This record gives sequence, structure tokens and C-alpha cells, in this order.
Amino acid sequence: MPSSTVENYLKQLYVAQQDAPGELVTMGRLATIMGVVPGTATSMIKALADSGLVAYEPRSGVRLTSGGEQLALHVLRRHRLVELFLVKILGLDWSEVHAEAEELEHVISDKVLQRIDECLGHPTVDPHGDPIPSARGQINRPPMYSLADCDLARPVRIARIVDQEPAFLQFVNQSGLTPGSGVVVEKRDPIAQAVTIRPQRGSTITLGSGVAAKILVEAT
Amino acid sequence: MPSSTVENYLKQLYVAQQDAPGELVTMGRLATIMGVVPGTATSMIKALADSGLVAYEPRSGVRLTSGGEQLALHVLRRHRLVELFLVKILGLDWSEVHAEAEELEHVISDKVLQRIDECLGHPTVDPHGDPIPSARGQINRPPMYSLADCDLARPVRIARIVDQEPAFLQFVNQSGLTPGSGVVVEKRDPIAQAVTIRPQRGSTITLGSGVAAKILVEAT
DNA sequence: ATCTTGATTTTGATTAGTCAAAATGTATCA
DNA sequence: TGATACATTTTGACTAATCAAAATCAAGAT
Repeated sequence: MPSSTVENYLKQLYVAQQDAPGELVTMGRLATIMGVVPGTATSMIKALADSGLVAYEPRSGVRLTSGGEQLALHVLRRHRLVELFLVKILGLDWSEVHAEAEELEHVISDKVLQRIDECLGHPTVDPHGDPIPSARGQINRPPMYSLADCDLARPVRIARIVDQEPAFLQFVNQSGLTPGSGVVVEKRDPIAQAVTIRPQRGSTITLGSGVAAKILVEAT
Repeated sequence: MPSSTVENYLKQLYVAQQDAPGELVTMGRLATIMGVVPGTATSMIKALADSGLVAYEPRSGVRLTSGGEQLALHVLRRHRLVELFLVKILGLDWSEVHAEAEELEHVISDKVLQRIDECLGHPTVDPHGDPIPSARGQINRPPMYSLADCDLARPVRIARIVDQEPAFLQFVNQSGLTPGSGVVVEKRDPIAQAVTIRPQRGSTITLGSGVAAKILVEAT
């Protein structure tokens, strides 16, 4: 059984790899993500490499092996199913479940996970719209546009929020931009780095383009 | 935040103290319960004593302080609410939830615990009949007789099973002796150390007195 | 009063995960 | 081609929790 620490390194490596597909994750980046000093990341990665979970290339970076990826996906599955469970069954708030799941993901047994999955009807996305890997580690990641790059004037549906900060999620909530809700991008001003949108319900809002890029949409 | 290890020591000290009220728990006993060598128990207890969670008397034993007891009760509350939750909401089997709760009890936040508690309607006993401490650390422990010492021929109700072994609990299940079910003790043979009982539904069974002592009952 | 026995405590080592700070590489810029 | 800047790795130290084995203590038996 991998420790919680190992599970966290693998999980974070997985999501870091998604951001820059094909590239190695540098030690500096990994250390920042994990909140440790770079030397700690180096020694941890060497241990993970010895267990065959990552491929480590000294002085250039690290990448998950397929074994490491399977484990990472399993952790991610637990995390996301737990999040949805906390929202749907226990009625916790959208914005706070990430932190809770961060702990629970390491102690949920396969049996409990299976019950949770059944109880939720084998869902495919969590409350933030993040895809839930299948029990066999399959994950489907349909290409998506964000409010920063989708078509103008065409109605779209919010599909995913790529930020787990409670404060940010609360803002998203109050602006009527939760996954599932409809919205139209009215205009973009590249100089002002601003995106003006009209939610289906709620008044017109202008977002900075950094924020707009964290809100993914799909065609209605 | 106390570590899982600390929480486990406190929890086990609490239950060990219940078995022999007023007495100190010896290092040997504690070591056996925790599955560590005696020296480990000694050094752990010294650390707990430094944090004010236990009162340690070298070479004679240890007892929880009131602070340590509050913490232990909090852990026990989480453990037992989680057990009931797993049975009632997720439909897990009676006999297997102890092991699951053993892990979950250390990572359930106050907020989640509160939702679980509400969701179950503020229950007072877990699936094995063990009392659930209140949020303020109150616990009511009504005096109880067991099948080994209650009145003969008087109908009683099974209230609590004092053993968490899955195999034992499955036996209890199959014998129709789950908490809530009715039973009559027909006779006891002190020489054979045997107790013969007739469950309300199910056929007459004879138990060894050690086993009978682990099944607590209350008047119907 | 001394011996023996068995529990308890102490000592020294180990593992996982971490940090601080020194040492080393690498890449870029002049 | 250096020199410099910055990332990376190494080294040494620390904490929590543990074990093995030696040392110590307390009590009862002789």
C-alpha cells in the first residue's frame, strides 16, 4: 500500500502532466505544487523511481510510468467520487468539498468506493466538472474551450471549473456560472484582457482573461 | 492536531479503562492492545504525558486525564457514527464496518461528522450496540447484564455485542442474535461452562460462557 | 536477607518524510 | 570562451513511531 504522501505525489504529477502534455515535470515545479523544498522533491522522486512508479531523468525532470499513472488515476477517482458524494448525499457545499476529499481519498477502501459509485449512479464528472476515471483507470477528456477562447455570441454550457479555491468557487457560484448553467460570451477586449459574458440567469459580468480561462464550456 | 497514532492510543486507553474502572492500565496490557513491543508503549506514553493527555505513573501504569478522555470520546464518536453510516446509508455489512471505521475515524472533519449525525437522526448506539458519545463528549453507559449472568427464563433483548471480529459477528448474525432481537436464557451449566439460549426466531443454541459474556442484553 | 522471575524502562538503530544549506550542473549572455 | 545566474542535487540533521535487546526494578519465594 502506498502511503498518503506517495499517493499525493503521483496525483499531483498526473495533473501537472495534463497541463503540459508530453513534457517532463521539473523538480522545481513539483516542489512548488507539493509545498516542499526542491531537495525533498528530488529525494522523493528517486524513491518513486526505485519503485517503478515514475521515470526520472536527473536534472531534467520526471514523468509517470504507466504503473504510476494507474495509481494516480485511482487516487483521482477516489477524490472525485468522494467530492460528489459529499455534495449529493451529505449536502456539503460545492466550494468546500475539495479540502475534505483531500484527506478522505487516502482511506476509502475499494468496497466503500464501489458503494459510493453505485449510490451516485456511476457518475462521470465531479461537482466541479472534473472527469471521474473509471474503476479500470479510463478517463475521457473531451477537448474543451474556455470562456477565454470559445466562439462569441454562441450559447454554451459551463462544463468545468479548473480551480479548487473555495473563495473562487463561491464567486463562480454567486455569478451563476456553476457547471450546467448556460452562458453567452458577448465580447472580448484583448488589450484590457477582459471577457464580457451574459449568464442565462444573472446579470452581465466582465471577467479578467485569466479567470475566463479557468471556466471551461461545451456547445449547447 | 493529534496524529492518528495518538488518537489510537487514547481510544484504546479509554476502552481498556472501561474494562477495569479505576485501575491504571499497565504498559504490558497497552502494548498488547496496540500490537507494539512494551518499550514502544512506554515511550509513547511518556510523550502523551508531556502533552497532558495522560497521567503516567512509572512502573505501575497510566490513566487518561480529562483532556485525554475528551479526545478519546471524540474519536469514539467519529468511529461509531461512521460505522452506523456505513451500514445504514451505504449498505455495508455489519461485520465489516469496524475495520473501515478504524481508518475513517481519523480524517472525518467536524463538518462532515455533523452531517452524518443529522443524516442518521442523532443516533445513540452504533450497529454493535456500542453507545455513541455526544458532540460534547457525554456518553451514557447503562448497566447491562450479559447472557452469562442475566436472569434465567426471562425474555430479554440483545443490546450490544462486545467483540468486533468479523467472524464472530457473522456467527452472531446467523444465530439470530443481532442487537434488537429477543432471546431467553434457558439454562446454565457452570461445570460445562455452557449457556443454552432460545432466540425469538431461530433454534435453541448452546454457547460457551466466554461467548455468552460478550453478548449484552436489556430487559424487554 | 538474598535470589529469581517477570514486567518495565532504557538505549541504540531504523524508516519515512522533511528542511537548511552547501555543492554541483547547465545554460545563457557578453 | 568565460562568467554568471539559477535550477538541481547532495549532505547532514531532525521528528515520529517503531523494534531488538540490554539494563533495571519490584515482589514473592527461599
